[in-house]
Amino acid sequence: MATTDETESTTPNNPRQMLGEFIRVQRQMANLSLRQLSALTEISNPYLSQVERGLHEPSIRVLKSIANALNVSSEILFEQAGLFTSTEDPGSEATEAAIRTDRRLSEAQRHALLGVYRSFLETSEEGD
Amino acid sequence: MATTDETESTTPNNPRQMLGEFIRVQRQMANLSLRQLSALTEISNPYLSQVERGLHEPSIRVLKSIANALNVSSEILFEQAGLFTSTEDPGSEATEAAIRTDRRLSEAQRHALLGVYRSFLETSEEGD
DNA sequence: TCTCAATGCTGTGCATACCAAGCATTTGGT
DNA sequence: ACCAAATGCTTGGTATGCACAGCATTGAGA
Repeated sequence: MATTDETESTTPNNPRQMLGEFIRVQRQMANLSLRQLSALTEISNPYLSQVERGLHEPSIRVLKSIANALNVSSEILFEQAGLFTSTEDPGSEATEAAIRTDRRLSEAQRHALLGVYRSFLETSEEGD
Repeated sequence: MATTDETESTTPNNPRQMLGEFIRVQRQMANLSLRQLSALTEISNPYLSQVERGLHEPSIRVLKSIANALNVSSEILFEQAGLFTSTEDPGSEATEAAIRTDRRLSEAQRHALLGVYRSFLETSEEGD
């Protein structure tokens, strides 16, 4: 069982595994055992264990509960769950659209925020 | 049989029903039948029907597919699904969600952009 | 009238999310 | 050494997501 060994890769390709590992790291950083997290989330510890090992795709309710217990914003968890990355248009103008339609900002503020956003895009990746 | 009637309320309290009605409205605005949406999403039309009527809580994969087919940003769908209402304040945070999930930004850039955005909110409207 | 296509909805069944109980290993106290 | 408690994991069962086939209704055209 040595040669065909399947030790966990440090960067799992499977989005389920990525999500699970992310949750496990967050839990360990919070110094919580599986049972403690189970008590906080009201989700059974065996299932949490399986989720962390990428054996199951947790439901929205479970993800929300975990995010809440670990004080991780839900969006980040869903991002880790591969929610926004696959079928969505990846060059998304979602951020621009959100800024433009944000009624809490004045027009000048929208303009400024878009400027900052676009400058970030240029500095980070130029080729697209 | 009239008094104990249970006609659907115009503003359903159940988050499942809210999500379902939101999806139904979006589908009808796109002039799509259940079967057409079914073809786009590769999700059976009976199940779509049940989701729209709030009889089931769709999985992440289904939600993502629906959002994609209806050209609705996933974040908005999840907000409708009552996803972000736990740890964060449930206001109009579409912009924050968009920034947070923007894969073209680094984490530092996201943080910075959120900082700018929040500072704008404070200066423009304080009492809401 | 009848027909036929398109709509949304109902049943039945399989796959999977999720839980309760218990096992294997480690750690620390006596 | 023994025991007790805590850790993560395995097993078997139940609830629910989801699909396939088909029903009921409506509307257009012959």
